[in-house]
Amino acid sequence: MTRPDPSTPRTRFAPSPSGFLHLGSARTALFNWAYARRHGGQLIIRIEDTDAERSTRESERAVLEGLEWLGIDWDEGPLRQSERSDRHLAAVERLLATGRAYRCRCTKEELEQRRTQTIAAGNKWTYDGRCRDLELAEDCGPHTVRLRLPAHGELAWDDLVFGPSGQDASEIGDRIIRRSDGQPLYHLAVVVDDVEMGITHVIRGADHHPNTPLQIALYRALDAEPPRFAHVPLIVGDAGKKLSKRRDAVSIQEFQQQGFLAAALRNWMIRIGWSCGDQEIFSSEQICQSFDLAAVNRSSAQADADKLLWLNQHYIKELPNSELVEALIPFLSHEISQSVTPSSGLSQLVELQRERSRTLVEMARLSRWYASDVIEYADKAVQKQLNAGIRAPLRDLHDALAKLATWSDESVKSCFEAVLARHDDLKMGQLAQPVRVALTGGTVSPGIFETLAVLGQPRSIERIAAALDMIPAA
RNA sequence: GCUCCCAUCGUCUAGCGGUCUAGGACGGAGCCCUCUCAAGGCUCAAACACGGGUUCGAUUCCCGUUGGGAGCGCCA
Repeated sequence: MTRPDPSTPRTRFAPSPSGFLHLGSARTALFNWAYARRHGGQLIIRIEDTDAERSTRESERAVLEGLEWLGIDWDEGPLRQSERSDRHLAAVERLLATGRAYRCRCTKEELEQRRTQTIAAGNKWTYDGRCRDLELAEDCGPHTVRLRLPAHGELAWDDLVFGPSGQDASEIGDRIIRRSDGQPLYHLAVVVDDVEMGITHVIRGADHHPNTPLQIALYRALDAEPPRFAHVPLIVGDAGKKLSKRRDAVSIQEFQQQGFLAAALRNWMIRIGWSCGDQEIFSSEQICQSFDLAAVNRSSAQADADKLLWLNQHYIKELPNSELVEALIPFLSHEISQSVTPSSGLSQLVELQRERSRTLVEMARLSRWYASDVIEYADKAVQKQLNAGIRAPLRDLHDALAKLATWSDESVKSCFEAVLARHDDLKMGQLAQPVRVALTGGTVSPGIFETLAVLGQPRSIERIAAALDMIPAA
């Protein structure tokens, strides 16, 4: 076996394709990607689909699309573990031939019985070695294959995140590496694949930390040099409880549908469990420049949705106009159930809404008055703002606006000033709010002059006229 | 139950024995700006889990307690 060369790291992301790309997995992928990019190495994608019952091509595609959307690119793969079972089985045969593994005839039921007895007695269960020295042959009947572990000896490694780690071999016990149906087991498959793919750095969730001694034993049995391991802290839900798919473990696709930008999600994820001084904002390039496993924390972290919202608005504010328009269009189309196309008005609108929106969904909602002429009037706002007292000034404003030869922030503003001058005691706010309700149906919008300017003269006048008709008689 | 891991503001974190009256960010509160909502500016509240050591000196090192997490499959 070749010794991995850590100077050009090869990392891998090995999702099991059941369901969608999940937040915790995505962050693991991001860490692998960042590490590989930082050190000029490669990232390999390997689909761990050996559990045929739970794996589907559909979720494999969803996982890959999620990675692409996040801007995580890879250098090799996707390879499928299911297509490599001959390699895994060959490794088992090698171990059998060298006596590093042996056949075991203990049945599931027998094992279960002995296990519960041991645990009931307050001891930790490890395989008791009943078949260990029986030297069972191929024709011994239904059997599994177990890895033969030394009775004692440290299975230790220096974790890039957790530091010196390890367990004694006696704590692990001889574990099954091939099922009685002839299929290889996860740990064996992973190790064989990582060896044959030349993986130098295994960066994965901390839930695998306790599995690592077994895998180290497997590397040794296969005469392979173990890679460097880095276990990254888990992301937990509210109250520090395990992230539950049902409750809070939102898939990457869901974040996308909720109107989050990939840049924001990336920035958010990279900062969960990792920091770089006081820096909060990280572009893709900055992630690749500064990511460092040594600075990764050891304690599990809660994902803070408010921070994501803040980051998302930050990136919305920074996105170039054309990209923001493009990003918004699907959300806006969905909002008004009608297809929307780019326009100069939409470009202007987006400039007004970007600092008012934390997500694209929110931006679409705030922009529906522009995209559609079907106004959703808020009853409370109509009642309060469109009252008899405003009829005369509003009529006055309507007429002035109708006569305008040029339509702009400035010309519209001059109309307001003229109306205000003609009506004693009328304040800007008292006029602007009714106009806002007339234009948008509600009390929230960009500045009133900007709103009018973007909407355009015909639509604005039409809406003010409609509002005038809604004012009840005094 | 057993093994292992973790522990700074509500949250993400800085801190790697004295620079800590513990810094930043999100969130919260207040003020300013203001035609609404935002954005922006300024200010404030908010943490070293607890108990023992070690040391001239512990947020930082060690031990214990408590709390939390992970693992203990012929799942991945």
